[in-house]
Amino acid sequence: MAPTSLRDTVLAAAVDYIADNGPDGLSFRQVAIAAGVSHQAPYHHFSDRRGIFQAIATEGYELFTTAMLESLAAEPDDPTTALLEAYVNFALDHRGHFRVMFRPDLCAIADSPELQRMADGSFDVLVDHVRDLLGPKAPLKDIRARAAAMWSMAHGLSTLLIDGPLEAKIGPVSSRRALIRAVAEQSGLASPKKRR
Amino acid sequence: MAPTSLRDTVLAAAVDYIADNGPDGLSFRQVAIAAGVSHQAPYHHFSDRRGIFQAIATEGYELFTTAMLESLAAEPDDPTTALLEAYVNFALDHRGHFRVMFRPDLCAIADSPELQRMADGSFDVLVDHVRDLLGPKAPLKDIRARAAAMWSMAHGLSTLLIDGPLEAKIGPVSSRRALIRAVAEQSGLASPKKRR
DNA sequence: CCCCACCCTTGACACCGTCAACTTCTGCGA
DNA sequence: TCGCAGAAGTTGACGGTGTCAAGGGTGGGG
Repeated sequence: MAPTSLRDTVLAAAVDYIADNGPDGLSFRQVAIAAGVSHQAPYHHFSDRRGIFQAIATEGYELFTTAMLESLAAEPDDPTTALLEAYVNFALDHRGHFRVMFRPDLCAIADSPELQRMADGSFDVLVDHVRDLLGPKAPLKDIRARAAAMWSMAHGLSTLLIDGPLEAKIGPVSSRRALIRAVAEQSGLASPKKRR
Repeated sequence: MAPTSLRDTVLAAAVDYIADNGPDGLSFRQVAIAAGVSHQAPYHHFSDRRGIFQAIATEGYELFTTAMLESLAAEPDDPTTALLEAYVNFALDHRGHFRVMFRPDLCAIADSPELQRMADGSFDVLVDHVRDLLGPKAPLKDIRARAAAMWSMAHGLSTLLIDGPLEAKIGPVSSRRALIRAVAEQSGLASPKKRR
């Protein structure tokens, strides 16, 4: 109905497929005929298979950055937990994008300057927050370690939830929000402001 | 030289390939002819492509469990950090196995009882440690959250290091050991015994 | 009217996973 | 010793996939 270009149609179909089935089975041809065009039509919009993944990742990082920024604005009391929650929520609600964004073999971030810029932007949100939290004169070493810790926690929780093993072992997660908050509490990452 | 069976040859070749190039480009036929046999020979040892991945994952979980247990025995003073380090070290030193173990779409853990059992065994090492750490009468909720936090941290750090983005953003990691310890310190996960 | 740029189609090629049938080897009971 | 069953490996074929090459049709500017 909407005057979506073939490019947008293909992209949306690919994201949907990846969210359900993972990126690996994605078939260029299948997506094309699903969009009602010949198997070669998408090649006019993407250089090759990798081009589709790069486009998805670029779109993903854009959504990702705004989601994190919004979470910081919405919950200034405990920004660390807010960021953590935004990260996991994005991963679970945009699996199609997330699954591609962190697969360098698929999207070859270094090959696309635009994609590289988008990815850097997302990461800067995290580092800026850590710098803010530890104060301007904190040693760089601590900032890097803290950023790595937060990123690892958020990324690990996201991937373990998406791929399933965490819920399989630890039992069904009734409330995503409660789990994230409990994890932030059990690790020492929750921001001190809110500590009781 | 060694009297390795075709099965072992194929498995080793596949693990090597995956460590370098990721699991997705792995070609059944290529591995076969690299082993000097016809493209159909491996089918006598693995039901299909997924069978190879299941075998790799099973082997991986076995190595993984013993690595974690050994780390606990070697460093009883700070078992949490020891476990974290063992996790990350295993991931980086056995990328071929690690990349497959946490890809349910590849190895379909639920379809292989043996694999399922191995995976459960690995996870039990973690949960037993947390139960030990928090004491026998800690609420189940806390145990679950703590285990999820530790697992997420270790898994996130591992995947971010393997896939590259962490080092790309945070600078080259001179000492893996130092990074892991700094991260454990910055989060609150390091065991209290060693806290100064 | 012609021409060209753009979007798309058709056709071909090599490679892949897998099914099926064939050959070769090996061990073992009669 | 013979015979044979089963495992191990080979060859051939089929449909599906990514990608290269060439062709078609269409609309707008000279």
